[in-house]
Amino acid sequence: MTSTAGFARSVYDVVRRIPSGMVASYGLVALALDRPRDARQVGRALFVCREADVPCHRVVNRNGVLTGAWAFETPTEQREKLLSEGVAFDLQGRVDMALHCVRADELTDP
DNA sequence: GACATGACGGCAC
DNA sequence: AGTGCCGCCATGT
Repeated sequence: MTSTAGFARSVYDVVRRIPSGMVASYGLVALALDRPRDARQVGRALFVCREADVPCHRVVNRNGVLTGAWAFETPTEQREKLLSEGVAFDLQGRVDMALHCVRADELTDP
């Protein structure tokens, strides 16, 4: 019970801390939870996420690719939201991680 | 209970 | 810099 459901809750808690205009990789979220090997489970947790207060569109993979765009209502929803928050994309349609990747200590509660 | 899959990541080539 | 392969772990069949 607390294994997966609790994990998912922790994931949502971390994702909620991602500032507008910034993004985080799945691995970074997992790292913030002290589980560097559970990046895939982060994705799965977001897949089952139904809470609107969780900015799951700010979570991308380590390459800045919107691998989970298909999980949104429309394939372009994630990109549109990020664009409206000021996130810049490169010519290959990837997020500029050097500029928009949030730092790990921004996700962990000090 | 074993096998295949996946919103991933790191490392080798 | 891009591509490929393997490792991790929970789920579904």
